[in-house]
Amino acid sequence: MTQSNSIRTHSAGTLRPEHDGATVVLAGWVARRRDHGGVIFIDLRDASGSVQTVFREGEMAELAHKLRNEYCVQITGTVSIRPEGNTNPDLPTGGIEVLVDAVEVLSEAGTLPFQIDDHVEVGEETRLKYRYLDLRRSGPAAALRLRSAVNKAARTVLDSHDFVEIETPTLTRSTPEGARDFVVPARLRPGSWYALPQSPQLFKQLLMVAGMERYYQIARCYRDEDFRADRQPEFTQLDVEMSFVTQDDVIALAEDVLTSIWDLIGHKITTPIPRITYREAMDKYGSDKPDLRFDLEIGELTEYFKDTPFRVFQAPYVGYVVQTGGASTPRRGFDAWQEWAKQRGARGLAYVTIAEDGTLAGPVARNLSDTERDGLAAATGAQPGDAVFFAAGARRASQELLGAARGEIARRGGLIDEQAWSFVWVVDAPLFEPTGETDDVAVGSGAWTAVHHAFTSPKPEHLDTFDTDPGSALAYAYDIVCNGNEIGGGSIRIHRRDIQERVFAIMGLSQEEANEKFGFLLDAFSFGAPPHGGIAFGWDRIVMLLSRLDSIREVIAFPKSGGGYDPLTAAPAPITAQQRKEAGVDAVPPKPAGDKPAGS
RNA sequence: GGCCCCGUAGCGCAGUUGGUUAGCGCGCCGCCCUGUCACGGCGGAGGUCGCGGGUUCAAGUCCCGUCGGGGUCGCCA
Repeated sequence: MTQSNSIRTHSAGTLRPEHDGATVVLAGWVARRRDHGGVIFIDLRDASGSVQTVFREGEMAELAHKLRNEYCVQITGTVSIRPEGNTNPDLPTGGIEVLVDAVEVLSEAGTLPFQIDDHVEVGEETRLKYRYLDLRRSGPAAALRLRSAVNKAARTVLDSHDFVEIETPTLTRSTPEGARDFVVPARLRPGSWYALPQSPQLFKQLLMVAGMERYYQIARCYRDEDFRADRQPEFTQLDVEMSFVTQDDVIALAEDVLTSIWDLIGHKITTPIPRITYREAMDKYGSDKPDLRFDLEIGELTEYFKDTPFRVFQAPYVGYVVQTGGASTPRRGFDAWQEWAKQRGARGLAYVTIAEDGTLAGPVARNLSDTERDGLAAATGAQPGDAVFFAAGARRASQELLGAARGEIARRGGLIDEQAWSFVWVVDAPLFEPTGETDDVAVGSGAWTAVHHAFTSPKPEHLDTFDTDPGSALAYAYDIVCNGNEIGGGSIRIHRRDIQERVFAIMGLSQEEANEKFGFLLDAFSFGAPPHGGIAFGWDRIVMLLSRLDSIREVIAFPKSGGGYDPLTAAPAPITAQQRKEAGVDAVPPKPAGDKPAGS
């Protein structure tokens, strides 16, 4: 890349032997200084890479001697093929060097809080406090550049499908997806508050009513919940919505987007991406976002143990997972498994070992009937030398425990191919789940909540029955899962007012409440709303996966640390009394007549 | 909110059953060095051991509390 502005003529990392003899002006940072007295090498780094510059004896050497790491400098010199034997094949610019004629310090640098060096490990707290220095390092910088490329790839695909990129408000009434809202005081209406959107869900549906037909947005979303490595209080979704489409249409579009994104790192996604039902995912993998990089499955033995004398297995569900070679685990290893299970809220993790001669051992084995013992290996497919883990109790909770055990077994056993990319769609999730714990199957009338969100349509075959039998209704929804991470999810939406009202009713939302919170949506649905559906991708997670990193903080320019704290700006911070007053933070809202107690 | 791990020099870390002057690497500062490329050599500076309390003749080390960070479960798509 040749540049024509006056500060520099070339980018440092682009110089090659064919530039031999060229006079160049470079600008960048002092990456490293190798001072030999009479000759001094300075590695000059800019966004394109770095190049070795050479300062020879006399005035030039004296100048170079004073340069320090991360000084921002402009260098004028001549590109020269390196002397015989001095090339560095490890560097893209290793065939040449720049013989310096003039140097100007554009900006000095004090002693750095940490070294800008890919070989030096720095703690995350320090890195984030000086994120602008951290980003001078090649790894962190590459993550942000990849993110930019991912944005561009998605835009290109969506543009080619006639999508319209539309921005939606970030000061809004919240679109509840179940998380806590961030709220913003409204100065002009003291006592009233905006909420930052948890997602643009309702706006994109309104855009469908508006006839835009195909909308997308790289949208910032805000959720005031606790942190995880893959969660931040503000995060980004690629948000997509389409009119006059079926689930297959949305999935096909989504696969187009994913394919072009993974292309960026040289991986070809095989399409169509396989689909499994939610039920199958839970039954076989104990997770609604199964990691299919390894084949290990869990299995069910409820029927097998239906007459068991073992009290623990007299349960609505009994399942198992086999650990190949697990029988040799020492006793304290199994004790550790118990601790592991307890940490996940289970009472424990029952197990049986199968000795080389086929006899069963372990605390559980004694409690089984003879027939149960005899048939167990056949029923589970376990071989001599294996261990079988069991979970018994409520179906979903037990399956989730087994699913977690499945993952743990795979990790410990090295069954996971870290280079692999495994994609799967999980479809046909339940529309509702009981609001109480997932622990007990028995649920009275009333308390149901949407698994996906309140605007997800029931599958066509459940349209008539979803309110009489909420527990068995399936959602017209789909999640895309990559290596055990949910990286996107969407649904065909409700576009009819009457159905939306029935769904609200199941969730215990009265007509008045529905009108108060979502009246604008219900109104919109009464003016010829088209059938529509869409999907939202977890953009941070996707870039994290593509970068092979293990935290989304790594792919966010200025992420928050724990507790929502920004180590760089030290936000959040107190505000002045004057600001409080103006913002109306402390305003007491007038009590509306007939107000219900807060909460729910 | 529960549980686990961490906090020692600018950065990354070590520090024994509690025991003399708290170490190592990198960085930093000075000097030397004409072919290095994570250059090298010599010398030097740099520490409220997160904070508060307690036990003890003696605490970086043990106990209690607290703050900060990371992970995980709850929560959250």
